[in-house]
Amino acid sequence: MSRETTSPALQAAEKLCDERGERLTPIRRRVLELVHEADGPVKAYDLLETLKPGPGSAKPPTVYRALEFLLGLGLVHKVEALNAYVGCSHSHSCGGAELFICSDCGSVQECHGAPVSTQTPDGFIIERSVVEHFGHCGNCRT
Amino acid sequence: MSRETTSPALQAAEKLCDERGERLTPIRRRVLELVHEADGPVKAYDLLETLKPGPGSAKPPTVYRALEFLLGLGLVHKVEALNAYVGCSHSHSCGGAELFICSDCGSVQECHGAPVSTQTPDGFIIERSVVEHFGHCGNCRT
DNA sequence: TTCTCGGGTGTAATATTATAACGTCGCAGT
DNA sequence: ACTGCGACGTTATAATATTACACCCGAGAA
Repeated sequence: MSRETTSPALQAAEKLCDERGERLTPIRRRVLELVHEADGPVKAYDLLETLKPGPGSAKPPTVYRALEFLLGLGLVHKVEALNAYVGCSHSHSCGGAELFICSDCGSVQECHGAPVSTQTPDGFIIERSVVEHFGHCGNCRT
Repeated sequence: MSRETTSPALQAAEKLCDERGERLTPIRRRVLELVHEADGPVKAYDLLETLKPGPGSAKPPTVYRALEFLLGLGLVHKVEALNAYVGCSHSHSCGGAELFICSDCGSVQECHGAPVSTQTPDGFIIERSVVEHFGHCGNCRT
């Protein structure tokens, strides 16, 4: 799921930053790589551990800033129910995604397209939706 | 939204506990009341503050245990994206709800009924869904 | 009655997740 | 050079949540 020396995700990120006039700095790139290389959702403090082979560098704000940046670009999604982060599997910037998280193997699949509501209350205007499904993926059902 | 001396929510909770052979202890009842009395999602540590007029009592586990119990019975929902809790506005025990949270006034409306997915990945079996919409409610749109 | 067992709670400590505040550095534009 | 700004470093702390263990009390068995 992730072994190229320069992954498609990275290339897409470069492109997107270019378009938006944003800078994909080494730290941001590294965090993006780590999130994508992981098998499932990654915790911020796990990233932190991985980022600091040498002592001194990589404190929490470092990783949270990078994640915030990547979230803003839609390159990474936060799994709210897990306080964890997953790489966006689409090569474009996307708004909110619908996530399917396997409780057995931890894999995450993403869908797009309005999954929305059967019934929205009266005048409610939705700005942002969090949609996370937990269950068992096809592979993990014996 | 909550001013009876014995609210419908409380009565429903009594009934439900009865049916299930669970005990609605004073702490649990108090937490349920507080969650329902609040205008919007409540943080665990705010409950904690409210619960301890006198020093000494009410440590985090107290409130988390009560919340866990109430969540289990479906009397309270957790808003994952806020790390906060809301009272279930239905008088029955319900599975997951679809929540509409107004970013202006903080009010929460609940809908039930499969809001689910336009497209579920291949063999994925959903066990639990988190669906939270953030935006602006009818009242808050001038 | 006494025993014991389990659920609920009290308590202390600690783990985990996240942010605030402030300083520094380097670079783009003047 | 000077200035301003964005990214990052660093320290501290806030906010959220859990672990572990002790105690109490009430239900049912002995």
